[in-house]
Amino acid sequence: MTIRPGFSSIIKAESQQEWESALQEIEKTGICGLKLLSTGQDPLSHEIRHISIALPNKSVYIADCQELGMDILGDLAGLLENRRIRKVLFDAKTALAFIRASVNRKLNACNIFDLMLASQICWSGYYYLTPSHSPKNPWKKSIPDHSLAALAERHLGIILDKEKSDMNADFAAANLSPCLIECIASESAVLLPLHDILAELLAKNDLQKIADLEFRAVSSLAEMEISGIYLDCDQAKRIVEEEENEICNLVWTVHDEARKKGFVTVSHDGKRLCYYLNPDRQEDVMAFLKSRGYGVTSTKAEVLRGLAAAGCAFAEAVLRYRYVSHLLAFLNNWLSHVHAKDGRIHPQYFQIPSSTGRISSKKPNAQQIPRAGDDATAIRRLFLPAVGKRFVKADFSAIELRIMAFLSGDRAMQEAFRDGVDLHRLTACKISGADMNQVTDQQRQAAKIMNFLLIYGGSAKTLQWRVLSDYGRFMSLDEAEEAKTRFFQTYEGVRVWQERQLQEMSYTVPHYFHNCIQGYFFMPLTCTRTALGRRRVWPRFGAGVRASKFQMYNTPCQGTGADLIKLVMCEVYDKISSEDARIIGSIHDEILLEVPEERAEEYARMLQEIMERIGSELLHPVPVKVEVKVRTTLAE
DNA sequence: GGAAGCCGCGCG
DNA sequence: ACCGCGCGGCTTCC
Repeated sequence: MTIRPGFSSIIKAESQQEWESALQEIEKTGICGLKLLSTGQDPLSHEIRHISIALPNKSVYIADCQELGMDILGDLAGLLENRRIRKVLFDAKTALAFIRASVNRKLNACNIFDLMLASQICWSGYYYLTPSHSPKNPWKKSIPDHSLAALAERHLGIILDKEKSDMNADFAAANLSPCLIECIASESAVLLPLHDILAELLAKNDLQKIADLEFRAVSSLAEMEISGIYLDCDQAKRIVEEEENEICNLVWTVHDEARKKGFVTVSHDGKRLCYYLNPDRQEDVMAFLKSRGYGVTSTKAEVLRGLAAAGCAFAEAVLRYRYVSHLLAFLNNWLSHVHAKDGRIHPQYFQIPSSTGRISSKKPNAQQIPRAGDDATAIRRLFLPAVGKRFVKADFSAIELRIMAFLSGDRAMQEAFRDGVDLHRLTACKISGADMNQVTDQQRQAAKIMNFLLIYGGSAKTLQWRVLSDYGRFMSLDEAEEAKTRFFQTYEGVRVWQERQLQEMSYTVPHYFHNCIQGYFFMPLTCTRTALGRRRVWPRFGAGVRASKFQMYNTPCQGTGADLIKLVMCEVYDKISSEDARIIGSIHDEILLEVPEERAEEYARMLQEIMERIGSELLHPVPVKVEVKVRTTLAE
């Protein structure tokens, strides 16, 4: 037994009895801090080795799973599912994934408090300005550190020994060294004090609802990571080969094209002499285009598309090169992440790194599977459900517009949705003055762009540019201005809402923070809120740095969308997810399930019902519609 | 040789 | 003067 600040005693549970008395004590106190030590990072191939439990009386229990037998993992699962006991963790998603993998069944975890998520929620959007050494942008935004060590230091003034607590340390070693034990105990001991502070902070900022939502959503994110998704690797490799061929040819085409026109690509950067035009290098591409008399200042796709339309074969080849090389990179990235255990790919999901509240994904990014183009369809066909399973895909239809209708309370929009009117068509008809059923496809396309652009503060100029680059249709600036004016006449409520958001930009609300020196304190900050009360704040440094009006328009919409999909994920996890029906993807406004073939239609209906009900509740009185499909690949 | 900035891309 | 994300490639700086 060692005495240290932070914890009063370390108790090594060495017998079943001691472990059980620990469980009984938790039952009495109703709250505990929980920390797992595993043999590695990956829930699929590594396992939990030690369990550390902190109690309010500052004692820390440490149990060795190998010593006490794997049964205690079952007890652990039971603890997580016990609604009377609050479990305080740091990075609950990883812990849940490990526990789920080790007991090999679905967990109905509840009453979880994740310190990492709590901290991220409280600081959402906040950033510091740090000097950067770039001359162009002298200040760099950096977001607060939400690691456990950072939280302990910020709120408690306790410096945790980072080196030793690093997860990479050989926890697999049979026995923990006394020094390591102490280190683990210190880490566990900060959990409960941090809980008290962050829970209070959530309350002060009226963020409890959001926190509860996020804590509940952890289970479904863990499930998505564990489930992963299957990719037909053999077929994927064949496509990679084909595309590598095409890339080679394209590079030659591009280069020949340039040669033929007399362009000698020799870039002298001091060290290197380059004889080939490198299509990956904007400088080369730009130089060639300039030499051909195209006065371009960027090599963006939209610019190149313009040139290609005017008959520039070179621009076309560069575009094709970029498209193919992107797809190639995509496939290679996914292929490099195939897991040896199950042959599936397990993207990582992050719950709130984004300031609006959206989920993001990495390694590989499951939220940017190619969609546009024929080759993209071929790639989507590589994603397959397991044998005997089907994909159920459901996506919210026109959700951003519905959210805007809800937030702004705009009458025309709300009525249109209530009556089931196609909003793009309605906009087209209001702009052109045509009758609802006379609207041409072209008009509807332009209206679609308007709907998405103008609600986020887009200008007539960008409207003109987008119509041109997306549909190759020229629209005069006057025409675009006129359309914009009519748009805001039609949706007066949206205009008023935008004005209010603009004013909010200069108003401030008190937002609470905490640190170990000042205790609780507030700062007056710019702040937006979503339908569920999620906040994004902007710090105010002197005069210059503030939210942009675009962010003020966009954040409540995107954030409400995030609230909605997370509400859905929670309910889907509770009501649908089972051993063989799983949620395997969540792409902003879309949910992807993998379910047994014979019950696919049934699950599809359940999913649709859940999404429409929860959506319509959140956005009341705006109804929410969901399109749901049963598929044998990811392609449409 | 690695970190960081920038551009361009594509998902929503 | 359109928001959010991550990624790959190139360049520059240390």
